[in-house]
Amino acid sequence: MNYQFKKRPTNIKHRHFMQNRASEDFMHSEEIRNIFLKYFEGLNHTIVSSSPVVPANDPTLLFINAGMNQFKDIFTGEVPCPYNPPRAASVQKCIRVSGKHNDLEEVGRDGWHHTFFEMLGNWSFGDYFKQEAIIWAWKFLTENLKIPESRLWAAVHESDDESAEIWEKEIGLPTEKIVRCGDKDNFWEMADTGPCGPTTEIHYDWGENIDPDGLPNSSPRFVEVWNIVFMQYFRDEKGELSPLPAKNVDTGMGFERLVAVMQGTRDNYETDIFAPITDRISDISGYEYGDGEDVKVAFRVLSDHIRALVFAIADGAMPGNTGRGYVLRRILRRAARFSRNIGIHNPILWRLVSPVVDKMGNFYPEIVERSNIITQVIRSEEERFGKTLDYGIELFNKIADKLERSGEKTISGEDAFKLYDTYGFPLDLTQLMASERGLDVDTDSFEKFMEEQRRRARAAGAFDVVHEKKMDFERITQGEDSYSLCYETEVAEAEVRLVRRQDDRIEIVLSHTPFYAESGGQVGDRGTIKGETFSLTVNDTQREGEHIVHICEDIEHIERIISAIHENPTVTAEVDHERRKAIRRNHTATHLLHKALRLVLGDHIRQAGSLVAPDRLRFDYTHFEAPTEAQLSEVERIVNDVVLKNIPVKTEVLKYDDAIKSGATALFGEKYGDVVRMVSVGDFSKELCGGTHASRTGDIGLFLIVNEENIGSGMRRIEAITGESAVNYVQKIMKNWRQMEKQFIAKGDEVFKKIRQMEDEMSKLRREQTKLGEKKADEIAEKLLLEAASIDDGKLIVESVSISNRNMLVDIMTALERKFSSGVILLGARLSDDKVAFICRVSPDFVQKYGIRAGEIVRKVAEITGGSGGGRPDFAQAGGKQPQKLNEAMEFARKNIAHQIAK
RNA sequence: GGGGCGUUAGCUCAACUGGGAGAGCGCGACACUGGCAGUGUCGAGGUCAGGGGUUCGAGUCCCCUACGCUCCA
Repeated sequence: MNYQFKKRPTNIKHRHFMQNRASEDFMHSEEIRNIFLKYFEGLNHTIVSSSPVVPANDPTLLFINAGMNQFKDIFTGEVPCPYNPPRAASVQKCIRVSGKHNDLEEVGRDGWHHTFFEMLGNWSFGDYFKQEAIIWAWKFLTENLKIPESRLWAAVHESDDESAEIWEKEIGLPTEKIVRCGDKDNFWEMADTGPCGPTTEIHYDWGENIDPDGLPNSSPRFVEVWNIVFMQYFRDEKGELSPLPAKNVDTGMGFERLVAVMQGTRDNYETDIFAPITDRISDISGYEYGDGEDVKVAFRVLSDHIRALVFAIADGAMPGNTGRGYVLRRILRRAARFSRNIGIHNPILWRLVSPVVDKMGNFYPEIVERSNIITQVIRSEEERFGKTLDYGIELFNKIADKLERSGEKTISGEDAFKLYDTYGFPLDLTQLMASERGLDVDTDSFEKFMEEQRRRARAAGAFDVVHEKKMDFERITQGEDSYSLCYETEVAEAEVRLVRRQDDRIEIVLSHTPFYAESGGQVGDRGTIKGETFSLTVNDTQREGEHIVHICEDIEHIERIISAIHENPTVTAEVDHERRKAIRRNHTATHLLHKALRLVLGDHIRQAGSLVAPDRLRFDYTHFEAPTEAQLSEVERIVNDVVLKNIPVKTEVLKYDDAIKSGATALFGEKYGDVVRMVSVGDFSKELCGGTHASRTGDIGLFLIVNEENIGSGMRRIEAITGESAVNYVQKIMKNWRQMEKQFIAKGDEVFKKIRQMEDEMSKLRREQTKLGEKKADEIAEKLLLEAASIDDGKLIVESVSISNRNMLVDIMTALERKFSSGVILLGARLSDDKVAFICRVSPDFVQKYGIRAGEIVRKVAEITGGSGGGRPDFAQAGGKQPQKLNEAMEFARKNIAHQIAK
């Protein structure tokens, strides 16, 4: 069986509001968010807006996955609480893709797993505690949302009598509806050590008819609505608890669940949150959400994943092949895969962006603002995956067919790896498709190939590591070292602190130095270090821990130099000024390029690597497709425009937070200290950067993009040049161009016209020549037929013909065949390059009757002329190198064939 | 940085171990049909990405370059 997808139903049902979808007089999701925030605002909470789902400052966290993430630093005490009174509430967008309860593969199988979801939460930072938290939560649910008290239960930690008492005495909840649970359900901790404490939860009861004896936290009859965490202890390394001086409250209420409860459905996907999305999927697919379990799963996967994608991309994540980007890619691909289960083979996700934006844009304006780019990114990634998928499916079928023919049951790790490695076909998909055909996949072997691939990649990267076995430095003078003067001066007097030698290489650490050590993509400086009696050329400068190491290679008389240093360690260190100037130019140009790219291509552009050398600059960035020529030239124009404005480049040292506040671009995933350098070019560009820069943009001179290429999926690279390099480049191009004009005898655009004319002329001539050749071939064939000897029941033609190229020989043969049924034809010719060519045709009946083989004939004649050849028994070609022997060869063949027939 | 794969007609792709560049769709003309849908016949359209090499002979093998897809680091 082939990998089959569900067919679109032929008679599409009349669309009606699904019966099991909540009735229309429900409270809408938008309203629930508002009531929640208003309620806590009324209780003196500061309303904090949702932070981006992509954490700005926490490389350890893939996505924001809880409402409290943005308050973490306040809870740990690293940052003082900015709210007065110290309480806050928010609706936080979250994404969870891994963890015990959030495996991506679980999403869609039921009505409550999500990758993207919203969390309602209120927090107390050492302010109110159990009493208020519980009462407010209860009142919100029962009074503001009017959930019947009879439906609500509470769970508390087995040790937490305080909370239980509040539930019983203050709320008046019957004791049998206050359930005590263990650590698993009702104790919270951030990590093995640190703040922790008991929790209490409010559960919604769907009714006895589901499970008469069920209890919260153990029966599907209940859904946990609100989780309230009381941070009251601190756990130390020994595992012992001590009370915290300031007790905090952290609460979280799953928005989708709450809305489902309010709208009377147990399936989150049946709430008004998802309705516009599932409706759109219905419009596109022709299926309804209720059309069977598989259809339901597909609808859920699509409508969940599109929300995650929209929000992640809006906050700056891009599908890619590492980290966060890879997660996005997996989410998108999973959705695309499931869309095939409802008969959709074309990109669909991008068409689901607008229902998400329409539904949630009012609360989250960022998705409205960026809806175009979101749509573009998703569409392009989807289209690419569609191709990958179709191609992969085809290949998979070939592999599976072959397997089935041979009766095997296991797809080899090699095949699975090839699908993955070469075509990006996910292993889980291979497994899925295999299981549908009753096959399995050798995953152990797959892993071995994977490991081999990793090994190769590591081995290739380890080339430089061979040099790594560093010797110890020899100390020359005492004191601090490597004080950097690279921003202030390019020449300075200093003392040699440390020296290390290795073969003909000396490495020196100075007390202070104007040299810039390679960092942030900017290459290390070159220059000279001069002592009283010696002068060293510095080839490179590298950072090694806290040391700035000046590397001098190919040095003669190392002994003498080292003893001279011992004698007088005072030196003058001088950077190669011209080279540094070129580097500074290119570094500033890199910032301008970065900004210009964002202006032209969009804010999703992220720097993914950079090289700043004196002769060129290289900038890697994230983008989902090749920029057009027009876009690149616009980028180039913008940069040159800023150059012409000759804006001063300003460098300031300031606090990280202040820099970010003033709008500086920080590199993604890069760790910064508290104090950073900010390089700004007027209002045009602000970037955190430790490199050296031109003093005014005018120093850059001409900026030219010389190359743009793809370096991996979702990643692109631009190479550009500035200053002198750019001038040299233009001069060279101009010189070539003038030469071209001269050669084509044309000016400007005329050259292209001329080339086009010549191309047309060429192809016309080529056609004419072919026709002439065919005509001549016909004539020759005609003549040969007349002269052909009749033998037995066929004809024998063994002739040399006077033609100049090999193709004509084939043409003659084709012409002869039209009028020739039975016999042997051997043609020989002396070609224009003074080589010999043969072609031979033996009709099948002659092959049978006389055992004459075309291949053998041509091989023999070709041997005579010093060549070789071969082919099938009925048709063969050959060639030789000695034209003077052509006649001899033909004579030999004639005799030989006649002889064989006579036999 | 290191691998794998691809680039053939306007489009989608074939062409086995080197031996006559093809199919489907699209395009043009003609014919059949009351009209349309359609069917049939004929035809135009190719520097097999570019360059070099091996070979009597390269779309096919080797090397380089360009562009794209993909995996690993």
